[in-house]
Amino acid sequence: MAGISSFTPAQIAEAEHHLDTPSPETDPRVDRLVNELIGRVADKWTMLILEELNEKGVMRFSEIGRAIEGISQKMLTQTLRLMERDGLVTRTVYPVVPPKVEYQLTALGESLGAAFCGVWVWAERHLQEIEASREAFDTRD
Amino acid sequence: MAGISSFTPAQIAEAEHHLDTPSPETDPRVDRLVNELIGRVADKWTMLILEELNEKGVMRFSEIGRAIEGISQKMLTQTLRLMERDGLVTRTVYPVVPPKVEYQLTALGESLGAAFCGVWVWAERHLQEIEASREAFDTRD
DNA sequence: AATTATACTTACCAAAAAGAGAGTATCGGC
DNA sequence: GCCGATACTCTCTTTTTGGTAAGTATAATT
Repeated sequence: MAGISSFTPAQIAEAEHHLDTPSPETDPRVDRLVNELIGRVADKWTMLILEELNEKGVMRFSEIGRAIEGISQKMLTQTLRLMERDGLVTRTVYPVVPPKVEYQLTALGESLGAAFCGVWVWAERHLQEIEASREAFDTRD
Repeated sequence: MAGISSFTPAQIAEAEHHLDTPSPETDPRVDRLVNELIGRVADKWTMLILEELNEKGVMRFSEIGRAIEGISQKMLTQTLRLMERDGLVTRTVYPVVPPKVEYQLTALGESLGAAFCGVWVWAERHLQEIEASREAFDTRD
């Protein structure tokens, strides 16, 4: 995994473009759906897989598993299925033996990676500040 | 709650500025910390509180509780404490009776809101697409 | 004939997260 | 002297999540 660096300027530009056009959204139903969606997508494994696929392009199941330290088969399958369901990755099954399945980001998946880029950069940029804040909070009194 | 709209152009510009300067980050320790941090901060209640405080400025404990539908006292306290620890909000206690405590976003909190703006817009923008993808996934076979 | 490889699925179990509800402290008002 | 208001905390229970381990299918390999 390589942090922010695997997203191209074009992808980042797409995110910036979105930032240029904040829409006045107040519909509570949409808000709820949006929140739900972000909750779904902003999880550890999804973000790591997104990152990995963005970097490598096409990858096989066990290749991803090997690349992401600590992920269990269960979580890998589960996360990839949800990502596929949401249209973030494509899953291509080759009917050979032993089985071969390839995963690849869709345009939607790539655009999510780009959108997350801002948060990723934020976290990286303010890490020290946050750690200092925690330190201060924990040692006071 | 009002979606993206409560972040100012200045805040958004700050996020864009970050996007302009992706640093080539590969240190696994930093990566781990960054991931941890995003996991911490990208949760439902944190995002809703961030949004609410950004919109209203200063708020009291129970005021936030009333504004955010479905949050329990426990989760409200817990989330606010963690946000305070991370330096995202300030907590001001007035020693009066009945008690009065005010919460407000810090500059760091505001910058996080701006960074999240990209993901928020992404979710809003691609909602339909994702729902369609889910629909197709669920009804196929 | 046993072993290996791949991409899973299923069952079971432990841990973590979250909701519900009661308890606490204190002062002013009735 | 009891009630209500505020901002909690504490405990108990339920729900959700995630890890482990085993099972499956099949063809090539040893």
